[in-house]
Amino acid sequence: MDALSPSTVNVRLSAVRKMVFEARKNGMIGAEEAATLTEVPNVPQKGTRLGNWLTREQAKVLLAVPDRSTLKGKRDYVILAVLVGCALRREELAALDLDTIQLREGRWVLADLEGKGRRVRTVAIPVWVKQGINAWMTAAGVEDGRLLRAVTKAGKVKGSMSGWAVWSVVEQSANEIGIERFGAHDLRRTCAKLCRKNGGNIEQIKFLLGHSSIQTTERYLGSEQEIEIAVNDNLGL
DNA sequence: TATGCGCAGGGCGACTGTCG
DNA sequence: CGACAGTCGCCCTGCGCATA
Repeated sequence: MDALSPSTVNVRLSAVRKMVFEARKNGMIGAEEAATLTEVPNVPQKGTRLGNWLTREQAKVLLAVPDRSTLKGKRDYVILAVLVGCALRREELAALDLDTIQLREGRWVLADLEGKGRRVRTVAIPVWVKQGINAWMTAAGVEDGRLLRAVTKAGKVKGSMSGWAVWSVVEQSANEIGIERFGAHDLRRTCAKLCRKNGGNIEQIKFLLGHSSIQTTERYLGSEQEIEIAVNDNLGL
């Protein structure tokens, strides 16, 4: 029982509190009893681990893993490129519809992505990422609907891919270059880190990631920094 | 039979909102 | 501004299904 992490224990405590609160609101239990039941404090979370991310060189190596002469390789490259270039979440990428890819002010963007907490954002697509997308779409004959599709061993293109499959592609590609336990979210973190390292404005990085608070972005990146430049144009990839 | 993927479920880290 | 309670969704496993 005590093998569970503080995070899990706290989630459950939180659920109990809410249930007790409802019970008391509906007069099923008294105020005193409710107070007794909810006075158990959360388990303190000791130090947050920062997660994993790649250096620019590692990211380059990772992007070179898919064999882009094959159909599956073209798709896998799109997955890696969009994750590291646009910092999408796994599920956002899996669900990405071609309608989302739009031309705004003369450049390609992912328009009105709906992310965590229903927050809507628009993300610019770096040129090299768009090229990868074009190559995949042409080769696979994808013209509408989902951008990403399952590819059979025989090279046939199927309906769609789940977030799970996206994760699987990232995990396997990372494995090929000797990086263990590396998931889709780590590529999002990689993008943020590279943006900042190359002089990205933290306010812009906030928009890129779809954070509601600049504080979150700062925590994410370590510290504050004030510079200009167009963030994810400058990954140096 | 092997491959490639979907799907559900549970643990838990990442993120948000709020309060002192 | 730091700390904490609460929510969201990532990670991972096990299993089922279709196809080659």
